[in-house]
Amino acid sequence: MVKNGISTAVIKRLPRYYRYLGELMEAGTERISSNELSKLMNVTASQIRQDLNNFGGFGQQGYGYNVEFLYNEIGRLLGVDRRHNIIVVGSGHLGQAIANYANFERRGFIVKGMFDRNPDVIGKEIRGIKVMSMEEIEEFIRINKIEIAALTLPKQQAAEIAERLVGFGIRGFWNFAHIDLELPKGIVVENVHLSESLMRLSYNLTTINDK
Amino acid sequence: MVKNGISTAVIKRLPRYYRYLGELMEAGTERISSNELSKLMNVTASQIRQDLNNFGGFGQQGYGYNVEFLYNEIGRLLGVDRRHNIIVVGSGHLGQAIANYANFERRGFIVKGMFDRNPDVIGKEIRGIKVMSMEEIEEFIRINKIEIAALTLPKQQAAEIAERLVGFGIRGFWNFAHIDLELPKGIVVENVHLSESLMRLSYNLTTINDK
DNA sequence: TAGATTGTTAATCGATTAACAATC
DNA sequence: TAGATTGTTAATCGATTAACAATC
Repeated sequence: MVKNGISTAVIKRLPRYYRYLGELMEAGTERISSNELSKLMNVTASQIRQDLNNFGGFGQQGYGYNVEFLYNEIGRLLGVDRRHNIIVVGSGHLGQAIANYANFERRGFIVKGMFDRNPDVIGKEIRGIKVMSMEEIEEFIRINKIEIAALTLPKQQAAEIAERLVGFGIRGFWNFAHIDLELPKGIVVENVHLSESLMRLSYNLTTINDK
Repeated sequence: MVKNGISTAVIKRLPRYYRYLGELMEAGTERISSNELSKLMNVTASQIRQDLNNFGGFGQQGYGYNVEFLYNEIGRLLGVDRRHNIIVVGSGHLGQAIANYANFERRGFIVKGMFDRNPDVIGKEIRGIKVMSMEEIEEFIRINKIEIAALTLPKQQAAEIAERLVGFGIRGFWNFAHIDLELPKGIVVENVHLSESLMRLSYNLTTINDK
């Protein structure tokens, strides 16, 4: 893999740039300077220019950045110009919420199927997406060219199932289970640990309180 | 406020320490050295000692750290020894998923009420929690001593409603809307931007691909 | 051409790691 | 007391900010 030296700090900021540029585009703004954007986003203009120049010179001296061009370039970097087929593994409330969130589709993230081990939910349909049994998962991944698995299941099951899914060809995990997945090199894991997020909020509330 | 110089990098790691210590405790481990913990968690022992010493000397030379003691101390720092009353504002699928996630309660985060502007969901009950109309929110916050609002509503509404909620006394926001809330100093915002998380996953899949 | 603003190098700041004296 | 391991200072590394020459 290239893993071309781009720091995670930069990558973390990319989606936010993308969001602001999208909004600027909707507002009809044609061009923007790093200075204007910096005021909008509450970061330094220097950081914006440094960040963008990790990927190439997207701007033009004396002019700034073309909003639509930059939006599309960042979109390409983020892979939202491609289609990503997703399965949701664990069809409880959180899994269903994700399947229901149609907005992801606009960015090319398509939930193709859902899975659960609980017979009570198997057969159910969420926004036209069927919940299937875990036995059907291997074939489904192959036939539907699934790339990403959203893991919305109890942490007790997450590790074992993730390993099996790697065997079935899944290369990206959107992990909502409260566990650090240990998977082979080359497998990408993006964690969403809601309980940790809530604790950080609580920490900040607590310390601000101790004014 | 004190905002006592503890860097956000350290605070981000606290919940993870807490999780590992909880697991060690469940496994019956009584004490652990920074070196053992570092292997478990895949960080340096140096970092663990530095992090913990931001808050005081929790260990003992020659012995290491008492697992239960450290667990409780970090828990206290994170505010999970206290009760936090929460309302969920926006009772769509994501809001319902959060209300349904009983695990938060074990950490003292209690969802007391849910709100929505859509008459179709008002009156519904999620795990015994009633969905109320937006008109009832001010009084509810006061009577139930609500501290945190989870914002699980469309971004178009989030900014305006957050501002109103600040007026009603909410000091912490768990923000799931894709927007950067601009709120007065002293108000704590913890963002969960799922679409940004998904894009980072996609970015990493894309670049690893370009091997 | 003059003005604006980038791309990029250099300086600063902060966070991580290493080292070791203190101490249980 | 000897061994282990912390707490903490010092060294290194990386990320952010500042400055400015290049260039549109």
